[in-house]
Parts: sequence; structure tokens; C-alpha cells
Amino acid sequence: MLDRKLLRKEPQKVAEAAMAKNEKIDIEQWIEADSTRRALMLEIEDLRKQRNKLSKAVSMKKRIGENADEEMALSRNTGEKLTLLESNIADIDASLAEMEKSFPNIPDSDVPLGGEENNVVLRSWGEIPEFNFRPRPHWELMDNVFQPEAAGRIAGSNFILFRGWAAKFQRTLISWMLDYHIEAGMEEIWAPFVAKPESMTATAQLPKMDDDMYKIGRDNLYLIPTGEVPITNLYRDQLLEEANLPVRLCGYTPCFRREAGSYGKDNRGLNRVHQFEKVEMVRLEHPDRSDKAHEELLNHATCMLEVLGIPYRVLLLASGDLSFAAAKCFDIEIWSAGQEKWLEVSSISNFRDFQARRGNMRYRPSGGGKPQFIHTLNGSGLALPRLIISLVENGQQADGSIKLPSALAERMGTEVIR
RNA sequence: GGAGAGGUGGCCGAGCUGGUUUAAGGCGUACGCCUGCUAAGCGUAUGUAGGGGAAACUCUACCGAGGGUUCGAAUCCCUCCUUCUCCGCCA
Repeated sequence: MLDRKLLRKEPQKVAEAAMAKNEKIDIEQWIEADSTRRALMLEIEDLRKQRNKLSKAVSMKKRIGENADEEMALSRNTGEKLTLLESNIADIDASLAEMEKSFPNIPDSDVPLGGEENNVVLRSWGEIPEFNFRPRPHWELMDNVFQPEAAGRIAGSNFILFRGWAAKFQRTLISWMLDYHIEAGMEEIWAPFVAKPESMTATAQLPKMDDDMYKIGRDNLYLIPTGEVPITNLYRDQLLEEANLPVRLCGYTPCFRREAGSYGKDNRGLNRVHQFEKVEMVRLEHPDRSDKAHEELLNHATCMLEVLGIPYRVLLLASGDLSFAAAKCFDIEIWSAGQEKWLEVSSISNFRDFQARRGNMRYRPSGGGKPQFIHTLNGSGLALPRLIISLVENGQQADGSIKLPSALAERMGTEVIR
């Protein structure tokens, strides 16, 4: 959610920002409703003031035994007027709130304009592996342990099933990544995998992504599309002390995505599935330090890839590729040797105070003064399926066996998976 | 799922036979006083949001959410959400 003062003061800026994100918004309609609301509010407050006075007069007169019929009649009359105006303003409030929830966050000034084609490669690391044989895609290398047809029988197409070493490999990776984050000072969170509409609205999956989420209608719950939802919502409606910032969290969750309308698009194998596992990093920051925190999250995630020896590149997303809530986002892409392409394995976003406003997440400044909205950030650290793709395809050998990075070999109890 | 008890300001907690409570008191926090230092003690201030004012200040709303009764609701009634206790069911 954006600051109402900003909407009033610089509607043009908000409209341009929405345009840059390919979102259509009607700012004129908002401005009109807002000014109507403020005029009505003045009237209402005046009437309430009158009624309070009359009530007090009634109270005084009754205490000393005088007749207060006149005041009571006047007060009743005022009350009737109020009821009408209050119902008008409630309608306006509802429509304002609905509009505001559909206004996207404003991209930072250093975010390039335009669509995907304007994303900027900031840096890259590692050598793209070369083979003296034809590198195979992961679905061939994992033929025995990755069984999408079985998952299809159980849950439907585009769900996945691992068995044997693949199942263990995923569990090992989750555990390794969590330990890596904990080592760096984050607190591990394990949270519900479903969330209420209010939670989805706070982190801004709602209203826009409604069609992309699995919904449990009878209990009015959604399956989470990312760990960001429960972990960030841990602090919804909370007031933090400035001394307790930053809050650094991580956690494992499955992520459920309907991927409506994406069938047939890069969805072979593990590339794009309805349920995938992910370790997420979440950070609540002081507004002055969120830029630094954003870089730190990025570097922390890329460091992890360096330990695993996976070639990657970092993109700064252009405005049109930014999510609804983000002000700025880095994507990390890793190399898939079997498919010879880059795969997005992490999005690291700064939402500034956008989610904090929606979720009422604030801190009290240590010098005293009014509570302020915090800045929220998050990043995948990392998404499992594509990480597995890269490790398996990049580590493959001529005989179809897979060589593991040393960090994982120890935990898997073998250096080579056969 | 059944029965019962709660949800009050950063936290705890009174009020809940409707009108000097437009929320007592405590903790915490800030500043000051006092004390050789520290602790204790004393004093003052301290909720959130919005409006008006140069400012001191002032007005309005908010006691889980929404609706109702009333001249007037934290207080009475209804619906919902949520927490806890006990029982049932299930892993």
C-alpha cells in the first residue's frame, strides 16, 4: 500500500510508476473519492461534537434533577443525520481501500524502465562447464528417482515425486541451506503452509494473484505460493523496538502455484511445477538500512552458490518484470548444462514500506516518537528444483553418474551419485 | 464437533448494576530531583490514526471485528473472528 499523502501530493508519479509496471490504475477516481471523503469527515466530526455536548448536558441536568427533553430531542435528531453520513463514508472508505490495494509499489529510481529485455546483468561468476560428451537434461539423469508420471497419478500433472537418492538429496540441500543461514545469524522459522486472505493481502499476493493460488474454499485459506507469506506475516500487526532491528529470518516451506496459463511453457521436468520446496530468507529492516540489507541478502545467496560451485549471473530487473509489491529486485540465475540455459533460482526483493503498510508492521524509534513502518525484504535461498537441476546437470559425468560438490558429498555420504 | 471462560493503550491489568473513567493503577521508557558512585526513592511526561492552529493547544474516532438498542455504549443485545480450559474425534 502506498502512503495516502503521496497519492494526494504526487498522483502523477504514482500513475507513471503503475504504467512502468504494466498495471492499469485509475488515480483520478481515487482522488475524487478521497476529497469527497475528507469533506464528509469534516461534517461528521462537527455533528459528533454537537452530539457529545448535548449528551453531556443531558447528563448534568439529569444529575441535578432537571428536565432534559429538549437536549435529548436535539441529540436524537443529530444522531439521525450522523447515521446517514456515516453510512455514506463507509461506502467511500471501502472503495478507497479496494483501490489502494490494487495500486502497485513504485520502482526505485535506479530500476531500468521497460520489460524483461531491459533487465541488466550486473555480474556473473563461474565457468560454464564443458563436456566431451553430450550433456543430458536432468530428467534423463534422474530417470529412476524422478517420477512425474507417478506424481500425476497421485495429484495431477506438473506435480513431482522423488524417490531414493533424489528425495534424500532434496532433504539434504534444505538442511544444508538452513544451516548455512543460521550460521550467518538468521533465525529459523517453521510456519504454517496455508494462510488467511488477510495474510495474503499483507504481503500483496492478493488481490492480484488470486488465480495463481490454490484455495481451500471451505476454510477460506490459501496454500502459500512462497515462504515469504507466513514468515513475513509473523510480524503482521506487531510493533518492534528499534533496537530489535534488523530481524533476520529464514525458513523452509513448500510453495504451491497453480501456474495458470503456463502449460507447455518451459515446464518439462523440474523447470516449472505446481509444488516445489524452497528455503526463504526474510529481513525486517530500518528504512535507512534497507538498501544495504538488500545487497547483503544478494551476496549471501550468491556466496552459497560459490560454495556449491554453480555458475550464476545476477540481474537487476526492469520495471515491467518487477513484482507488484517490489520496489527493486535482483534475480539470480544459475546455469543448466543439460538444457543450456539460465534458470531463475532466486528473487531478492526490497519492498520498502509497501508490505509494512498493508500488514501494519512498525517499529518504535529508540529516541522516542511515533512508530514508523519498517522495510521488508526477502529472497529465495534457494528454490530447490532448479538448484537440483543445476547440480545434477552440471555435475554429470560420461557414465551418467553425478559428482557432488564437497559441501554436499559429506552430508550425502558419497562423492558421486550413481 | 460439544461445553465453559476470556480478548482493554508497548506490556500487565481495573472498569463491564450505561452518563464526574473521552480508560484507574502498575511495569517499561524519557527527562528532572535527590544521593560520594550504583541501586532504591521522589517528581513530570509517555497510546494510535485523522483534522485545525505559528505555537502552547484543540477537535474527532478507536477498549478483538461488524451490526443493533439508547439522547448517550468499553459497559446491554446479536453475529463473526480469535485465545485458553475440559470433553469427544483423529494422526
